[in-house]
This record gives sequence, structure tokens and C-alpha cells, in this order.
Amino acid sequence: MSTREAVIGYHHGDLRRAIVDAAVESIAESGPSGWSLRELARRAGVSHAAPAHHFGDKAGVLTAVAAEGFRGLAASLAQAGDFLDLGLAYVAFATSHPAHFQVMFQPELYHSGDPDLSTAADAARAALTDGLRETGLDEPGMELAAWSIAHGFSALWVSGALPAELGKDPVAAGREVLARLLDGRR
Amino acid sequence: MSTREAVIGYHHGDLRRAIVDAAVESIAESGPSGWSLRELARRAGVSHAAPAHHFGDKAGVLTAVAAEGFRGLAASLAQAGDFLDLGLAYVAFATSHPAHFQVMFQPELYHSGDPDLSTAADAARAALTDGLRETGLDEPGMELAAWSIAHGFSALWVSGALPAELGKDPVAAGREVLARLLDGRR
DNA sequence: TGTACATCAGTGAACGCGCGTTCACTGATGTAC
DNA sequence: TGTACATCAGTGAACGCGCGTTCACTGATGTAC
Repeated sequence: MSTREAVIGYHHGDLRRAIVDAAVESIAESGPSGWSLRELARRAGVSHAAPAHHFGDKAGVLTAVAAEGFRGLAASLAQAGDFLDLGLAYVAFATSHPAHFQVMFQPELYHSGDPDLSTAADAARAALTDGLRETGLDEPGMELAAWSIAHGFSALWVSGALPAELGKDPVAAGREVLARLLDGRR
Repeated sequence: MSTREAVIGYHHGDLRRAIVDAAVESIAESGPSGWSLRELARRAGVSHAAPAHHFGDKAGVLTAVAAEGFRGLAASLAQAGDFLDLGLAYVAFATSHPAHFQVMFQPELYHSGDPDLSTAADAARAALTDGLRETGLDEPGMELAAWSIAHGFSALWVSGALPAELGKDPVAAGREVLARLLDGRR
């Protein structure tokens, strides 16, 4: 019996984790709504009623995905040193976790009042604000401008709207874009 | 018999238009996937099989919504005079047509190869490029930076992610944000 | 002006399907003694 | 160390429902003569 088989007996071990992973996979393939709870159960190899045990409904699953996304974003931003770093951390997270990113910014898909989610979203927001304050570029409107340009570039990249000539490295391409916001400063 | 009743007899008159309008309404209420063809038929007051006559499937309806969106965006951008105007036209379109805007940038939802759609998308893209060239700010990367910041601000506004303190006028708030990209130039 | 006919938009009954939900159950795990 | 029991995760059969799709149809419109 392999380690994996040993773990997945009658009790799965970490079905919650497995369902969230299955959701992220499904979202990457078919978008934030192109799947059913029964499909997640199939992917996770459990009976069709199992997901409801942990999440209640689809919005419950998406709430978990969004919360995980905000935690990941906060962690990425916390690593950043200077202004450009911070924006690139945002871009790097969004483009390497497109499924999470798409869900996070479509709050009608999930339970936005969920405490765990709110905490995670607040932490991500705080990481952005704190990170910017440390760069000394905290003039009025600058935070929102930085957030907008990083978010916009990320969203356009993830949606596939950008021309192929930009290449395949979103962080490299993003660096040029974000730098335009710094032209003429210090 | 009112004019409206006269128009809606056995032949609807403009069912295509009515279905697209119903879709936009439904999307505004429940998101890009929170509805069925049968629901659109109900809203338009026709039999449940009628929408398929014109659009085939859900993706067909969303293709029409996206195409209409790109045409509207192109028209808005074409009106713009200077650099700030152009960005604000983008923000104004996106925030006044949130349903269209959301669909336009989720290409997995529609038939992105559709000729009518492609034409509309290309026209919108060209309107942005042409508009920027006329402002004389067409240094490398500036187009993408402008697109990113306008798109990002719009997307954040539409998703409800921005703090309430910004007020209710996205164009006024957007002006301050977009202006940061111009600091230190000419 | 009138008639005949072709075309096409929309109807409505019927179908099979995948879905979410319920519920009595079974198997695994942890704990008390 | 062993037994009894409580708890909880996951099962699987059953259900009712809304869905997309099909198809023979009907009513309206346009055109030819």
C-alpha cells in the first residue's frame, strides 16, 4: 500500500484541501462557474454528497478559494522590498494563481461576509498599504494608482487580452509597465 | 393597443435585442453565469425555445453581449480628446456598463473566434492605440501602462473592492488616479 | 388589387440528463475507564 | 492492554427540479404573378 493509498481510506484525511484543489483545477479549465459540486467530488475521488459536508454549497467552496487567494496575496506582498517589488509581487501572485485571482475579485460568487474570508481580505489590503508606506511613496492617490496599475496589468494578462509579443513572463513585462508610474519621481 | 403591444405579436420584432437586454439585466443581478436561456426567454416574454433560434447557446448570447460592449467602448474612446480624457472614457464606459465589461474580459465565456466579436474587439483596441498616439505620449510602454491603470481602476470599482470613501462618482475618483501616471511629465 | 406560395420567427409538448439535497447508513477514530 | 461508547467523516440510494435540445407545428411576412 502506497503512502497515498494509505491516506485515502474511508476517511479521506484532508478532503477539504482536496476539494479546494479540485475547484482550483476546474476553475482554471472552465471558469469560476463551469463546474458542479458533484464534479469536484468526482475529481477528489469521493462520493457526490461529501463536498456539501464541508462547504454547504458552491459559494462555500468559492469562499474557501477566495480566502486562500487573499492569504497567498498577503504573503507575497509581505516579502516585497521597494515600490516596484510590491507591484511585481502582486503581478506574480495573480498570474501564477489565475483561478484564485479571478474568484477573489468577483465577490458575488462567494460569501463575502464570511469571517475567515474577511480576515484574509483585510490582511491582503493591509499588506498593500503597509508595503507602500515603507517605500515612502505614500502621496495622496499613489496607493490607489499603484493598486490600479498592478491589478489592471494582472487582470489583462490573466484574461489573455494582451498581445503575444509581450512574451511569456508577466513579471518581466509588468516591470516595464509599473516603472511608468515612477517616471519623473525621485 | 399600445405601440409596444403592437410590436410584440407572434413575431417579436426585435427578439435578438430583447434577449441581449435580458442577458445584461441578468448578469448585473447574478453574474455572467447566473442565468439560463430559459430565464432570458421568460424575461423577454417569449417561449423557452426562442433564444436558441437566434443564439444557439449561452456562449452565443455572451458573444453578442461582449461584441456590443467592445463597440460601446470603441465609441466612448473615439470621443476622447487628451490623455486623461481617454482613460476617463474607459472608466466611464466600464462603470456604466459593468455587465458588458465583466463579460468582455472573460473570453472563456464566449465564442472569441466569432467574426463580429473579433471586429468589435479589434476596433476597441485600435481606438485606444489611436487615441494615445494623438496625445503625443506614445513612448514605449506608455500605452500598456495607461491601459493597465484605467482597466485596473475600472475592474476594482466594478468588483466593489474599493473603499466607500471614494464616493459614488468613478470618473471623478478615476481622474486623481490616472493623473498619477502623468506626474513629472511635460 | 388579389391570390398563391415560400420563408422564416416563434410555439409548446416531450425527452433525457445532471444537478443539489435529503437521509438512514457504515466505517474509522478518539476517549473514558 | 482491552473494551465500550460517542463522535464524526463519508456513503449511496432516492427524490424532485430546471435545464438544453428536439421537432412537428402555426402564425406572420414578403414576394411573384
